[in-house]
Amino acid sequence: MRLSNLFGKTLREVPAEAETASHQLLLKAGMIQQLTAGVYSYLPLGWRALHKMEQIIREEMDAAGAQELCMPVLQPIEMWHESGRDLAFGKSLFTVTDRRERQLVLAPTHEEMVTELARRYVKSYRDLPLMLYQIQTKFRDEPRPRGGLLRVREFSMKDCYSFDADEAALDLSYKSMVQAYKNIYTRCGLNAMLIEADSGAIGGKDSHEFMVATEVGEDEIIYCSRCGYVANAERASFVKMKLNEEPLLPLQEVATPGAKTIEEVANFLGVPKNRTLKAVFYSTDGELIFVTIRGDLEVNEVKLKNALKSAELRLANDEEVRRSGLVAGSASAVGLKGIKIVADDSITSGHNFVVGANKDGYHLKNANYPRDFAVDIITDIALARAGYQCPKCGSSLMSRRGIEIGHIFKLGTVFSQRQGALYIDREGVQKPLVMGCYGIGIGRLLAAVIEENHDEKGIIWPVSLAPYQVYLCALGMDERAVAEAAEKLYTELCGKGFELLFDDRKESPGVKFNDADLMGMPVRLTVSRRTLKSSSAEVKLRTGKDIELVPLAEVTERLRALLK
RNA sequence: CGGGGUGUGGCGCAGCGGAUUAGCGCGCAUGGUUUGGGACCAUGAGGUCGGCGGUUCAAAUCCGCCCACCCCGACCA
Repeated sequence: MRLSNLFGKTLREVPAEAETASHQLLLKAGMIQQLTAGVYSYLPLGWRALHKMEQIIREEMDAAGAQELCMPVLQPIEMWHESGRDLAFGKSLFTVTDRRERQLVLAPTHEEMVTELARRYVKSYRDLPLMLYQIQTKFRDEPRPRGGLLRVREFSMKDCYSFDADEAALDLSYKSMVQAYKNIYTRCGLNAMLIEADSGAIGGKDSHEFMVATEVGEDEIIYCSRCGYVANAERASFVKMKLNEEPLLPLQEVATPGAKTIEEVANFLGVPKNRTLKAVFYSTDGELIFVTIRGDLEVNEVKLKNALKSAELRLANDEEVRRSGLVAGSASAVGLKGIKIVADDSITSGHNFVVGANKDGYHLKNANYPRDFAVDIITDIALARAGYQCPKCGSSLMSRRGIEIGHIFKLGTVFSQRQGALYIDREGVQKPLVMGCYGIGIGRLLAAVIEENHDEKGIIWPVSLAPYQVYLCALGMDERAVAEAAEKLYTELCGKGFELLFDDRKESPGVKFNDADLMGMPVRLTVSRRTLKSSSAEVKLRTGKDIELVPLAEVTERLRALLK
């Protein structure tokens, strides 16, 4: 490709809205162009990189035994009513109306669709195991697109689905996918970690995410450097230290004028925060929920949502709290009636807690569960933090941010049961298919690769993803000898199967070198009057500083060795 | 949706206590001089100042409403 013909220009200055490195560089190098929030065009250079990534994914999926197909993006909304996931996705679901006033959704994912296909074609255990995948555009009306390609509303995703006869077979499929994913990330030049995850709106039970650790990531990863425990903060657990055993004391009301927050109450009464119980009010699917947790801990809303099995969860507003008769700042479960109460199991980690008196300006000392109050659900709903104790080995947990570049789930029989995707086993018994699903966001992965592979000058593509392998940089194109030598190299090398981006522009050396660094092809090959004096071209790797003068006759060989 | 911010040629910005033809740098076009790390000179094209309404003799500038985009939280590949 001649740079003089390439569609897309490099920018000298980065558009102000870009903050993350990948976003800035993709724009600056002329690889993407934003249309509206979370919607981008891929320009030729970006598109080529994306294609290479897709190809790697295809190869690994195929190697794992998955078969590629393509399923519709446009789906009747009834399909989503039936599965109930129109509610789970809520406002994130894009819908359109056709000329007959029928509602259709622009699919955010394809579990329903693929289950439907499996229902029609899989009849016997002889058809199993089966893995199907596609690379397809997904639509999700995200509340907040961000970070360029990191989080968008229209995006290409590789989604794969496995069908097995039983849990044991699913485990095998799952394992083979884990391996395929690891291969993919390695080939893309990424160091990905596999962590325990929450399964979110997709449903199902076991779930893992692949993460790339970086500050610009949206997720918090909780990990233990001693035993290797790693989990998304949404899901991470920890040891809630037991307080000292002590005899239960009688409930006692105390005046706490002006003290409303846990901090204030604890200070006022001179007790540590972990000797108090905090009250938090949530609204879920129209119902008010009273949540209580030890005063030094925070509520993990994902865990809470899972415990409640609710589709929507948010903090209750003042009006809702007032209407339900709760006294914000002095609320507790003691004596509370007619409201669903969810407690974190930390309320059993000690005795004689300070709690609200449900009376403005008063608290109670020595509250004990279950002596003084009842709860509807008691489970782990606490947010893990750095510094807390590892649930596996007890040492101190750490935290860092990460980008989710892949998510895999053991779905089990949730979808197959609901949609009647059944097969007949060896004994002639009809059973639901046991499913798994496995997703990779392609654009996001590309962004993650750039986040991990760049310097102050630009992108540093791994050979596997670089839009072109070689940046042929001709300095002084209006000199006949240079132009001829460069043209000759270009033609010959292209003929030998190398992918070249030929900078044939009449630009100064500075411009060319800077663009070469910005676009980040692995090898820069320079031809100029200077190099031609010794019938050579200059070879420089994007990853290094060294410049090597290679005789023209040996360039092919040298490139072969470098790009292997 | 809550909080914060920004909207002025393709990109980055200035102008915003009201006053002729709305500036600057980059980029773009033409001509010339340059050519090993973002060259220089000359000429030129390109703007509903986010939109609508209001105040005023006069609005990019003041007021109101709306919209878009970005950042922080709830969602996810």
